[in-house]
Amino acid sequence: MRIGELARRSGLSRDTLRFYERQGLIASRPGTEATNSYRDYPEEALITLDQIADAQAAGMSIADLAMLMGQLQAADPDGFDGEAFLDARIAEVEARITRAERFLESLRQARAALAATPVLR
Amino acid sequence: MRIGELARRSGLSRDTLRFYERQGLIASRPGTEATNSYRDYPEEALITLDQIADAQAAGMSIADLAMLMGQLQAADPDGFDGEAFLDARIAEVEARITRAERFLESLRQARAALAATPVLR
DNA sequence: CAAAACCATGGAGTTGAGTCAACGGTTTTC
DNA sequence: GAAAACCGTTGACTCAACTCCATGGTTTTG
Repeated sequence: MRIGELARRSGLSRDTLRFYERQGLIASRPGTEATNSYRDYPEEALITLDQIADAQAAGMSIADLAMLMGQLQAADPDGFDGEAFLDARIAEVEARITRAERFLESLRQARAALAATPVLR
Repeated sequence: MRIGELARRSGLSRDTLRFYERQGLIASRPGTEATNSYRDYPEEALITLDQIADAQAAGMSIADLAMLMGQLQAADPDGFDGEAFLDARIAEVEARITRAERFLESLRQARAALAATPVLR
């Protein structure tokens, strides 16, 4: 599909998609018509984009994501310690979720307190 | 306590603390000695700072936090709908945690796959 | 008592993650 | 067959959240 369709279906802007592509998070091919320079994005890009949103919600930076997507499935070419990298990310995400849940709890308490307060004193 | 001690005990830089204070997230008083302009931070600032970290892990912006801390406990002065604001934040944080947990799960699977792979094919 | 360590203020600079504008070309649609 | 809608490329711009630097004072410490 072309970038406009991917934008519509993913809910992201064309600029954001191009930005992600420059960062190596999604990929495209040259497209069939030889007359133009339009690129073709595969259907799976939608899945990838959803995973990117998950990762960002977990606090991952785009640089980390690119590292994960590039280095990790690339059969571990050089002396890159994928296990250590993954272990570190996992610990980070766990800590972040714990903190977020603690915050959610206090939000809920604030909400309950507000609901219990009569409108005028 | 003075800003240096707060920095040491919170693990944040003095600059960050001053930045948070400008944004209205923490407060200080003029301090007792009249000869200098050093400010005095209360013990509770440490708790507040920890809550700020929780909130940030949950994806809250500093502007939202300032809104929460200012508007919400300020007895709802004008026509600000605290309940709607809180409900919106709660929904956002819930969604974020769900996404983060999904990502954590795929990280764990990647980790398991790596562990199961013998070093040389 | 002098050097080292600390403090406040102001303003500039940085980084990550996009976003916008302008250009010239290509398809689609009325 | 034009106008409208789309595309790629480049480069500048924005915004949030810090971070750094310079200046000029104040405490603490050896």
